[in-house]
Amino acid sequence: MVTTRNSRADVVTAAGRLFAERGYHGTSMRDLGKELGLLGSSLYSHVESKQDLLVEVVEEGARLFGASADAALAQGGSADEVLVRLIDGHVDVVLDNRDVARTFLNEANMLDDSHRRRVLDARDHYEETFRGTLRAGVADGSFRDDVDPKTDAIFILSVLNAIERWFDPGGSMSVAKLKAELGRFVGAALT
Amino acid sequence: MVTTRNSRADVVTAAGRLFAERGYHGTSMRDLGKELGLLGSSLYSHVESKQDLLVEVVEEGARLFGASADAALAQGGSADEVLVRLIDGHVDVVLDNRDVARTFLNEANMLDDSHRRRVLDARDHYEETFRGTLRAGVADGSFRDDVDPKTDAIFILSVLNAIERWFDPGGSMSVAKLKAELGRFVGAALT
DNA sequence: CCTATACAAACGAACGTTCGTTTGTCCAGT
DNA sequence: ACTGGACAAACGAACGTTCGTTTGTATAGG
Repeated sequence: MVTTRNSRADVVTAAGRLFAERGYHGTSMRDLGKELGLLGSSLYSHVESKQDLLVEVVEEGARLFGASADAALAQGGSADEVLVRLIDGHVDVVLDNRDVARTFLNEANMLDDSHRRRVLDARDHYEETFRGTLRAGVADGSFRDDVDPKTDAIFILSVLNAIERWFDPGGSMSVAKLKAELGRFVGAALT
Repeated sequence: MVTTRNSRADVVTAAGRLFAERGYHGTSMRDLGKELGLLGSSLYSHVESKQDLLVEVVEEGARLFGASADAALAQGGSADEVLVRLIDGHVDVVLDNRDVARTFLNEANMLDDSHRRRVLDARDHYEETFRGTLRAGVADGSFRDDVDPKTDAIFILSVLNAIERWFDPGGSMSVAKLKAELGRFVGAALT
């Protein structure tokens, strides 16, 4: 036998893929059904609404990035060690969960107000991890004293969040090389 | 009298605003009509199709960025002078034409294949301006020799393209300050 | 100066299609 | 036997678009 029945997780995964590729409003329930070999209506055996699927995907993204930041902080070490772990962790989250990350980054403002608020709060908390690390590094002298933690956290995250838009995991640049280039660029900017 | 009749340009401008805010697929012709105090059907006095509007907005974006790069190159000067002009010009384009820039950056892949191809080519040509400037700066020693023009052009453009996502023109950071921070960050990364 | 003509802008109704979703039924696996 | 997954049909609403018509305004001819 080649086909299995689908689980709710299968539906959410496929939704992440299509939302990442075509956007939330560019994806219909019938599109999503086709992706799974189902009718659009059959998805309602697994899920309560289309919006529900977006919530699930985006919140998984928030959870993944949050967990990555927590792990980077938990290990301790100097500011630049923590920062490297934050960067590498971010890259891993994006590349290991590309569709979820893309949907998280690009489709979060298609959420209804209450869910969007929660996701933006989580995003701000994640950004604060970067800000705090930059602040610590400036305070202990490992980063230049003209580094502005608030602004530079945004700049660094801008570079990291754009990775999904151009990096090709099957291309000529390896993930290790990507991380090395990021470390060099950000390191040079801060020290 | 308070109301005037609308021109095609008015429709395109409003389309840019809604496409930037809600995305192409998140904007209906009736939404767009309401924005102008019209019925959705009335828009077809000005425009041939919805896709037509997207083409117009996105291609204006491509034109604006292209013109900015041409201007930055035309003045000549050292690599870092050119780069500063490229950065400042990019910021000006984004902030003076926010809706067009946002639509250009986020909705270009909603275009049909032929139009998308042309826009991606223009985008690549714009990026090449940055790559070339970095290459020149490495060659003449004004930038560090571990700078990778291809990768660093992407990094710099990632920072620039993200500006529309967080910068608030009415907020506490002035445009001059934004440009200064960008110059500092990128300058430190490259030298 | 008036008036007929031309034209662009907008209307309102309707087209066929697709949307998200609901319903009832059936079948396969436990 | 029960139950969860899927089907097939259908719902009302909204979609992009077309149509014939009306409105307002500018212009050219008498």
